[in-house]
Amino acid sequence: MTIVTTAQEQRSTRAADSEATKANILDVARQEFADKGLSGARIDEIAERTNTSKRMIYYHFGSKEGLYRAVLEQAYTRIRETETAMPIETMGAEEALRANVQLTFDYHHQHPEFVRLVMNENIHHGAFIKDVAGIEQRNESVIRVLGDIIARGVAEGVFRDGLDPIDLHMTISALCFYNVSNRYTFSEIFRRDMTSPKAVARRRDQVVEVVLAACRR
Amino acid sequence: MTIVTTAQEQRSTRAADSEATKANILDVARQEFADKGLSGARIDEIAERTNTSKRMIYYHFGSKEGLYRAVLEQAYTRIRETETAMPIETMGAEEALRANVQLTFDYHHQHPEFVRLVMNENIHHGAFIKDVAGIEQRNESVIRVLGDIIARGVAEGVFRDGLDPIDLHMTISALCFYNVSNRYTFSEIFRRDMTSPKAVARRRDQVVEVVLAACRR
Amino acid sequence: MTIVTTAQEQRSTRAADSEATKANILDVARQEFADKGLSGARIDEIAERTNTSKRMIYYHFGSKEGLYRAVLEQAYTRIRETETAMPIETMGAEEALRANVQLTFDYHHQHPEFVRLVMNENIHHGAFIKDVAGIEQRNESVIRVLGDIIARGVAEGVFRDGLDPIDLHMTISALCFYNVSNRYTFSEIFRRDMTSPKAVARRRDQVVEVVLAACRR
Amino acid sequence: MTIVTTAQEQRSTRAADSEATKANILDVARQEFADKGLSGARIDEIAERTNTSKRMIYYHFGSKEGLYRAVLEQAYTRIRETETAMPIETMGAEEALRANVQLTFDYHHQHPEFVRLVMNENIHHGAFIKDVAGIEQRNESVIRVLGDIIARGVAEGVFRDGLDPIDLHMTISALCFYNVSNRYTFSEIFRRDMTSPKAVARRRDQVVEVVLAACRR
DNA sequence: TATGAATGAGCCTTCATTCAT
DNA sequence: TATGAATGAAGGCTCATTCAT
Repeated sequence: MTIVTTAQEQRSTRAADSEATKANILDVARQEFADKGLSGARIDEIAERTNTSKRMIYYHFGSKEGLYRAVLEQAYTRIRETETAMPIETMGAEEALRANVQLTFDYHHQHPEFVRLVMNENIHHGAFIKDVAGIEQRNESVIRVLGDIIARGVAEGVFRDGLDPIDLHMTISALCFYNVSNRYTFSEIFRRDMTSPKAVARRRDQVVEVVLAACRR
Repeated sequence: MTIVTTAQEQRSTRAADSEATKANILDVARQEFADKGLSGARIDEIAERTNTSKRMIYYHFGSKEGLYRAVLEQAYTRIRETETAMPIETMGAEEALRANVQLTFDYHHQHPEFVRLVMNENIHHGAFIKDVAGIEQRNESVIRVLGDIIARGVAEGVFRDGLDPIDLHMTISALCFYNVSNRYTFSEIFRRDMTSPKAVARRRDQVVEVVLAACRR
Repeated sequence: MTIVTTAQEQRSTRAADSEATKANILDVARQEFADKGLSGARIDEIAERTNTSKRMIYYHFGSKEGLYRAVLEQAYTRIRETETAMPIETMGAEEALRANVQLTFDYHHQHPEFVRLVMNENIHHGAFIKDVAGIEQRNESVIRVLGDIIARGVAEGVFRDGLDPIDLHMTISALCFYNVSNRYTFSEIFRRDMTSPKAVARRRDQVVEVVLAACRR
Repeated sequence: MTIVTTAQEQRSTRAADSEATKANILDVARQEFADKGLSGARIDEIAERTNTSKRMIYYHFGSKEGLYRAVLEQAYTRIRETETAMPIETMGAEEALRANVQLTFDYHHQHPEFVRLVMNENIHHGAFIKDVAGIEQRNESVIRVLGDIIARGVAEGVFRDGLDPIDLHMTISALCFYNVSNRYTFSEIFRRDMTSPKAVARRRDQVVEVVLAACRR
């Protein structure tokens, strides 16, 4: 048998390798930055846990900050993809809002690195998120979806008037975010389990109820 | 004129100076740690902004971590002093809860360094808060106060049954904390002003309403 | 229409391309080395400003030092070609010397990169000029020309006895070289313009007069 | 015997140590920078040849550039001290000029590192000399001395009119500088010894004669 | 001949901490 | 108690060069 590889294919293989290298670096970096922050993370340590070398990090991302930026961008891209992937057209307003809150809650819970990255970015006064391409567009989907739900709820007579989708999103986000972000201090101070499946499910229900109560007329 | 100072006076003067020095160091350190985090803050920079020298930091606090710990402890001591300083015995349950939420909201807003310190501590997986003396006792006052309010609200027939004071505190805390902690990313992504007096007052009212709605029967 | 290219043509085209590529690399490299020195110049930067890639630099010149060597060789080849291109047989000795000095002065002024490359080579203790093929032959033309002028001047009775052509060249070279090489420090320290056409013309006349005065009997 | 050391003395001893440390670093750095240039010199190598550590270089001089700047400043301070230390009041104009040229020639010859540092600074387009404090004042002494000599020579009827002290200094400087700066390339190309005592003395006389010839009426 | 990806050695710089006085 | 000097370990980053295709 003869394997024939065209130049085209070869190039794409190389490119794929390159992409794999970058993806691998990003994976490791995300964990490190989420765990220790921008200044706490060590390039050497990231490189060591990578399939490649420290030099490659600089080749692909230019600097520690460049890598951090790329990690941040990827994190926001991923959450957006999740949020817009939910079909809520067929649900009633309450059911749709419930699903939306649950999805948000679950995403935060399943992606604590995302939560921690966002915390870090706020520690840095949002210095890097401004450079993340297309970050403003993120609001569109969120606002549109919540706006739809609100409109339907008002039409159905179950939600009160005057609800603003961004305000509502802030409420949802705060309740879901805090549960992950402040986990360590809160559980320590109040001696309350916040990570067991049971505790998480309980809080999940509470958050849903708080949001719904805030919308009901 | 001759100024005569006894050894006693000198000692107490020195002690006072010593306390003043420590307080000065803590002030500067709090700002630096809140601004840049544990790993981002620089001992040299803290020392420079201080009235004394770097040596004094090590003399009084032992290490960078020791200083961070002291800052954290002071921050939690202060918020506790504030929280317990509110007389709510004479109010109705709703009014009392409203006052409690407002106080919490305002404290977070007026003390962003506290919020940032707590964020940081969570970045570090709560590694230092465990060492802070008497941190568990903090819950007592909070729980007691909220427990009272809940009990009164239920007795008055305005709150629903089954409310847990810690759950309620978590809800209040999340809504108040997020507004400060995620200020940079949220305002950037959703292009929403979160710092003007008007915006803050508006959100404050919303938070109060969300919490009340969650408690009403 | 079909374009038919013979193998012969292709080869010579490729050879021409190859020469053009090398020339292009040398052009860029000369500027970079002259501007920043051997250790200050960056292969990456040279490659970027080139029409080709970094790989070609190594293909054609082997190493950074090889490229530097080639640049140096080209620079010395060029100045020799200029120097020997002046017809002075028909002039009187003074006129010929004047012309020689002016030519030397102008060349230095018009080729500051040459001056800077030579400075650099001296910084490196002349480590590379030894490898430049045929560098010793350079003296021949210079010595011959100046030797002729001196002999004629002595015969004409206008120049004094005992003038050595190499000594004389050193004097001329020093006066012409310094004006370009030490331009930055001298003009800064003595606040004197050394680059305006007027200042250059003035200094040129002075240099000519100094050299002539040194030769006159 | 009891050795009593006052706090004052102790402090000055420490200060002296500090000054010695700085002087030691400067000595080594001067050699390295003169030998290899700013980009060619290695901080590690400088530190190794020093009595102290690499860290101390940064403590005292802040950065590689800061160290280079300090070296440059010291070099210019030293040559100024030499130049102004010559008594020429009692000499005739020719004798004084001769002495001045000889002094300049000798200084360059005895301090090749100075020459090489200046070459380097010009490679860097004089980027650092601007920061050297009091660099403009250097001209004063040089101009004053040469101006005096010229005035006396004109009064004595031995020098021609119209001589400018800065122009004259440039001529002297060029002739003295080149002999050291271009030593490697010139001696290689023209196969001429430029470092033996005999060759140096011979050139020294020539330079003196060239300068005098340029001034005589 | 041409190109993007990769590499290892080494370079400049920083940091928390300690010492001598 | 106070201060400037000193330190070692490590951190971020760069460079000339080579490899795979």
